[in-house]
Amino acid sequence: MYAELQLDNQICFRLYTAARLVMQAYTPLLTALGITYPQYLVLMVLWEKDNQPVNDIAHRLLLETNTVTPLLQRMEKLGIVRRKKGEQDKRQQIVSLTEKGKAIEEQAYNSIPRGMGEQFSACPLKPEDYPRLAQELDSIIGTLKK
Amino acid sequence: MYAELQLDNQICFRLYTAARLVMQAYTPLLTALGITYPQYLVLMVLWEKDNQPVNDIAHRLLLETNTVTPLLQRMEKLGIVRRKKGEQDKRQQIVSLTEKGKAIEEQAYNSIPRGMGEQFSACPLKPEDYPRLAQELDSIIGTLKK
DNA sequence: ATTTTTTATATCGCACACGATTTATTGTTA
DNA sequence: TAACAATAAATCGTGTGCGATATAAAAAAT
Repeated sequence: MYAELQLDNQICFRLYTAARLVMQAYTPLLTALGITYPQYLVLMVLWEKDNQPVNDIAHRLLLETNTVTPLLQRMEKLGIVRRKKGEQDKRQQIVSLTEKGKAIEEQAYNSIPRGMGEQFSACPLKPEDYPRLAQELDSIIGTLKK
Repeated sequence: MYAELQLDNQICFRLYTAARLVMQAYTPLLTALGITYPQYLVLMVLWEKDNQPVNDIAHRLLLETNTVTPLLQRMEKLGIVRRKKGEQDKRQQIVSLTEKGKAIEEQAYNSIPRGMGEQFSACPLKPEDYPRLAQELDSIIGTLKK
């Protein structure tokens, strides 16, 4: 019975579980928009700055291209992004939003913040606590990212 | 440009990323023991209490049985757990540790805490900050779990 | 006691993650 | 400039997660 190996003493298990449950909380809202959570992340990256190569999107999300490439292929099939070869560098695939992809931003704005807010209304952790949590998570991320 | 839809303002993205990076930090240590991170979680559950039905393990980890069943099947193939039909309730599969599964506890104790401690030695978030973070994550988990 | 409902697992299909390898293109160097 | 090294994506294989469905056994209801 090593205390170090007990589930209740693991920060990692809490992180793993909280991340999963939060993604689950997003799911019904995102399903209504026809997308998944990782696809939503890609859209946020592109809403911020359109026309980016696969690598830049992957770096922004701290994911590998072998995760992002198939993700983008599925999104292209859904008609929310387009990919075309880079002009100056033909190795690159430049990813851009379609009209459909752009339109999701408005829909998301009208449903996600409210929908998530409702689910967290009874949470002891209030919006004023978010900055501290964000900072703590950023410490972990900053320490572990290459 | 809705602030609510910006990646840098998302707690969820930080959770998702921190969870992934922490799992990645565990990976080399766990690979040396021949297991994956979710398999490690199952082992922690069984080290705490051996001989549990699939459902109890799933509930403890807040996972569904359709995730845990294949996980246990792979672990059985690795020879670290055994499954046998419940005696009183024949619907249940009682999962128990093999000698190999028990032996991993000692190996884990001798490598994981130190290995993870080293990786976090330069993290601004210190062990004395963990209880607060744990509490914040528990708030989220408690709010979202059914 | 037979029918109905609930419960415990298992199975199936799809979408990630990610280590490892491959391919095409660009950059660098001898 | 020809050979070599580095880079951008893509591909492949394995292991999760999870919604949906199936199956068998137990529990509840008629």
